[in-house]
Parts: sequence; structure tokens; C-alpha cells
Amino acid sequence: MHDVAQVAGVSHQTVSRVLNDHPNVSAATRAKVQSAIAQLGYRRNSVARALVTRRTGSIGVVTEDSALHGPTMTLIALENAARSTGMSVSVATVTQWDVAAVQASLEHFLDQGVDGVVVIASHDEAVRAVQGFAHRLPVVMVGPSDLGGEVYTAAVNQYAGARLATRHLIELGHTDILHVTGPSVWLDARSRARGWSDTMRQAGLTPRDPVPGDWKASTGYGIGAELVARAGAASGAEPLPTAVFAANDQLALGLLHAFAEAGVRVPHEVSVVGFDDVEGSAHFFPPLTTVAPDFAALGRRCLDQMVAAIAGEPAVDGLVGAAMRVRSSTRRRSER
Amino acid sequence: MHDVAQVAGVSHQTVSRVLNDHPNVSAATRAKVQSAIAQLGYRRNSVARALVTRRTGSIGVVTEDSALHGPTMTLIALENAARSTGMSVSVATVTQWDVAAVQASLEHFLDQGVDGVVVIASHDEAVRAVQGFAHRLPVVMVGPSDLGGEVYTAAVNQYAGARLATRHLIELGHTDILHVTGPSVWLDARSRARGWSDTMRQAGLTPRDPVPGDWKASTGYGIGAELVARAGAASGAEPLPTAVFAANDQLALGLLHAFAEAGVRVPHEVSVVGFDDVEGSAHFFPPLTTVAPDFAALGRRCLDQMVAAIAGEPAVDGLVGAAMRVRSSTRRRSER
DNA sequence: GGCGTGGGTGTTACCGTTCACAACGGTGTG
DNA sequence: CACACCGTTGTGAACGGTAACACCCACGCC
Repeated sequence: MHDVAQVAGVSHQTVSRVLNDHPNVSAATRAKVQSAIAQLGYRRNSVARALVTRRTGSIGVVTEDSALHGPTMTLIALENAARSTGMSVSVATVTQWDVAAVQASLEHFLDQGVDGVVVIASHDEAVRAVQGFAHRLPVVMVGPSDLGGEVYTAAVNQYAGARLATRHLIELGHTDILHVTGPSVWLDARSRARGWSDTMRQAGLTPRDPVPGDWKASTGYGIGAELVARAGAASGAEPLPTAVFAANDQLALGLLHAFAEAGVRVPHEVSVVGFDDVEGSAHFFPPLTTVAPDFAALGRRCLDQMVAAIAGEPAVDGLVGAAMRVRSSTRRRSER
Repeated sequence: MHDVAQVAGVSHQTVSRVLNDHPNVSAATRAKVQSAIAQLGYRRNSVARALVTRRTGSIGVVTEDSALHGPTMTLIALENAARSTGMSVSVATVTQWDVAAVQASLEHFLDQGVDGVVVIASHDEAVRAVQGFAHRLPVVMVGPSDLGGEVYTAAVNQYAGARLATRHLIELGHTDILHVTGPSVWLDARSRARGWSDTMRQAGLTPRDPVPGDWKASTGYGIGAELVARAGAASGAEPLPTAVFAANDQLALGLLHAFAEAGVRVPHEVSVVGFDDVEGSAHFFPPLTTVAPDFAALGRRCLDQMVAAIAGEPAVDGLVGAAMRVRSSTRRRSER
């Protein structure tokens, strides 16, 4: 910067002013400075800048160590949103959502001097870990829809998405709709379950007990196989539901696999709905009807919250929608 | 730091020495300083540190804007490796791999002051964009196996993986093995194609012309449907191959879908092999035989290269392996 | 006993910015 | 004509660390 100042014949402070678009700089000197910058190929040192402004212009993201669809898409969308406002994104992963691991990541970001942290997890432990940090550092949690206190939130409206899926099945004439849940320590999983049961009850239907699952295809497969086995058992046979709403696409994929293997035809005998709209779900067999969260919007909203959190402004509405993707794994209930 | 020095009754430089594990500091003062640090809850400002050391301890990662399996897994593995050595990871995505976009990301990281950049792309354009940057900033490319010059590389041995897949099919008695390629601007896609054709020739088999594809399930579906249609055509019917090696799991999924829809049984009539071992591929219908790259190793190797690049040391061997995952989409060729 | 040696410590400069404040010249006003 | 004011510019001091160097002292050696 000193060199630039010398070449342009001004003080270093004037160079700084030009760089920061300060209004009180005459057009003539501004031009001189800019040409000196171009001539010298100067670029401002953002570390030195961060030292004095106490702003690094970067935000930390804590996410999971796995390729789960939702978190991955959220990270990408968030990065896009951030970059379009000139911020950069630093990432840290945790293998498990225990309090210690999350706090370690937060400490890491605190040391690194980020302007704020986004935690992509609707996991209970993560929520707990974050609670004590919000007064030390702006924090946005992606997942919970409202935490009160100083933690800002952004989330897909899981509840509404689950209602959409359930209503879709009800409109197709289904009355015995089973729900396979995600892991119960995830808020997302509980919201989806609630959306399902509320919608069932409002339609005057009594839901079966949901089957507890996690986010994995193998679990879906196990559950599907079990359902088929029970339905086939001679005595006290428990009939297959006519429709299953799985908490995510992986579970749905496992169910599809189990049903196909057992010769249970989807959607003729059982309709299946997933959640997430993962890559390839349009080519499962049959193509999966699912709920597609608007991750792009989530990323933007998440950044909006971050900006608000940094500025100390009140939180904006953090909920984004999800849309039905009706494909071939659901159809009108047939009499059997 | 000044406060800590005062509390401990030493100079700020001594505090700095303790923080950096400098050898020449007596056990007694070290203890005093450490207790002062604990008492004051002091944490060192890494921005100020970066200013003077000219090292930020962070590396930039340029990756694609999509949830492609390989890049995502690589990013996660890399972050893990980085964190275990105390470095942090900053990420920037590009929507398209054109030279301008990649260079913009590199400039971004240059401004941000990262110690080095990892570009996760075996895309030709990305390679070209990186060429001119390596002398300004340590660069590791994930994908190409060797670029010569100043660019360090780390990669999955795509060629060996493709050979594994092809040999697996040959050992099952298949002779008419079709390859559906990835996009030809990707080095990975070309390496896999080469592995396939070399292996075919070495087995004394004449490969059919490969079918050009990309990484998408919908493309696989289209190709599968086309193959079936051609095989069914009355005149000049071109028989289905007895096995297909798809360049990735998404393509394979699309093929599976097309075959299932047309009533072509997999693996009875056609065997299918994919590449990547994506989440859920064990529950496709049928469970997909595929090649699983060792992403965890790739992440570590990638970091090793980065460390070497930063230190100006010679590159280490960047190739990591891939293993067959034999499942149910392949079987011994049956006479028809 | 003088002297080199090396471990422990403090002093000072410097990294590359921005901020607070002062200085300057020109202009409109009482 | 003195004065306040505003736009433009420069000066010096932070910001919070590390590096280089000087210093002091105890020790072993000739």
C-alpha cells in the first residue's frame, strides 16, 4: 500500500480511502490511485485488514462428517449465498453430534476469528452445545425452527413437508399409512413424524404406531423385510399398510428394495413416499414420490440470519418451503 | 497478551514463547504464564499471528456446486485430515468448470491469504485454469494423476478401478461388455474408459464402441431405454450386451431403471457394474456391484501433498486405490 | 581469573491495514 | 473581513502478535 501511495503521489491513507470507496476522495486522485494499483498489481492484505477491523469476513460452518443429502445441499447453497455477498466460508465437520465435539468446533472457529458460525444440525445434542456460545459469537442453527434466546435459526419447514406427503397419500384414498421415522434425536425427524400424525388425525384417521428408523437405506430394508414377514405370517398376520411415508429417501429406497425382493409391488400394493429428493430418486424403481426441500432458499435465508446476527438485528423468518415431487411410487389405493 | 504478561510478571515475548512451545523457557515461568493464561481466559489472536508469520493455517478448496458423490466425499475426508494437523479449510464452489470461474475462485483465495489451494476437479478446463497459478500459490489438484510442473496432484486410481470392474465381468464369463462413459471432458471418465478398453483387449476381446454419457441417472436411463429398443427392433436388431460397465453409480441406476421397466432382468440377462459406491447403492434393485474408491485415503494423501507443496518439498505419490464391492447386479453369463 | 558459551529473558521494530484527528484551502455568511 | 464550515488530504497511533537482537548470568575451560 505504501508503494502504491508513492507511485500515485498520495498518502497511504488516501489509498485506503480509495480501496474502501470512501466518498470524500476527488475523482482525480481516485483515478491516480487506481492506475497505480493496476500498474503495481497491488492487492490488499485482508489479514492486516481483519486485524484492525476485527472482522474477517468469513463464517464458519459446522456440519456432519457424512454425505447426508440435506446438510450437503445446505452447505453448498450457503456457500453460494455467502460468496455473492463477498463473505467466505470455512468448514469443520464432526463425526458425532455430542456436546464436546460441537463445542470443540465452535472453539476452533472462535480461535480462527470468524464473524459467526452456522451449525447445520437439527440434532438435540448440537442444540444443547450451541446454547452457551451464542453470547460469545453470532450463531445460526439450521434445523430448529425457533430456539428463543440469542440463537438465530433457519430451517426447512419439515412439518409442512410431511403434511404435504401425508395429504398426498390421503387424497389417493389411503387410510392405513405407516410412518417410518428418522432418528428421534433429530428435530427434523420429529417434525416430520408430527406432520404425519397431525394430518392423519385431522383427516379422522387413526395412525398406526410409527416405526422408528434412522437415515439409512439398510434400516429401511430391514423394516421393509420385517413388515412383509409379519404380513405373511399365518397366525395373527398384521396386514401390510397400503402406504408408507418414510422419513427420508434412503429409508424409502431400503423399503423399495425389501418390497421388490418379496414380490410386493410398488405402487400397486403399497405406495411409498420419501423425503429429500436425493440425486437419483427419480430413477429408483419405481421412481420415488418424495418431498423436495428448497435448499437454495435455505442457504440464502441462512445467510440472511447470519447477517442479522452479526449486526445484532432481530431475526427474520427462517422457514423455507418444500414441494411435492409426485412420481411413480404412489397411486390410488386399490381394493384388495 | 500484554495482560497475561503483566499477571505472570514477565514480558509479552515470554508469553509468546510459551504459546509457541519455544524450548528456552524455564519450567517455572512456563507454569506462571500458563496459569495466568488460564486465569484470564486468554486466547491468542490468530489473525494478528497470521499477519506477522504470513501463514494463516488455512487452505482453500475449490469444488463443484453439486452434490456429486466423489467431490463431496473428498472434501469431507480432506477436512478431517486437515483438522487433525491443525489446519482449517475454506471452501468455494463453482457452478461450471470454466477457466474464468476457477480463476475467480483462486483469486478469491489469494486475497483471503490461504496457505494453499486444493482444486477438486479432474475437469480439463479446471486443469487449464490452474496452470498459471501454481507459481503464485501452492496448488494441489485432485483428479489428474500427474501434471508435471508445479502443480501437485492426488487422485483415485481410476484406471485400476475400471480394470477391476472389467476383469470382474470377464471372470464371470462375459465377453460383450459395454461401457457407458462419463463426460469426456473429465479425466476420471477417460481413465475409466481406458481401463475398460485396455482390459478388454488384453483379454483378447474386441470392445464395442463405448456409449458417451455424463454423470446423471437420467442419461443412464435414456441410454438403457435406447439399448433395449434397439435390441427389440425387428430388422438388424443389435443384441443387448450381456454386461454393462457404467462410469458411475448414477448412470448405473438409470440403466437399472430402464432395464427394469423393459422387463430385462438384471443380473440374469444383463450384468451391471457402477463406480463410486454411492450412499444407497447397496439397496438399488438389484443391489449394485460397484467400485469403491478409498476417499478417506484420498483426503489424507491430498493433505500430504498440500503440506509438501507449502514446504516446497517434492511431491509424494498421490494415487490411492479402489476396491470392488460385489453385490447382486452381476452374475455368471448365462447362455441365451 | 579471564573468557567463551549458551540458556533464559526483555527491548524494540515490524507485519499491512484502518481509525482518530489535525491541517489545509476554498466558500458562503454575518 | 473574520469566521465557521466542508471537502480533501496527511500524520501518527493503534490492532496483537512474532522476529531479531541485546542482555545478563551461570558455568566450564584454559
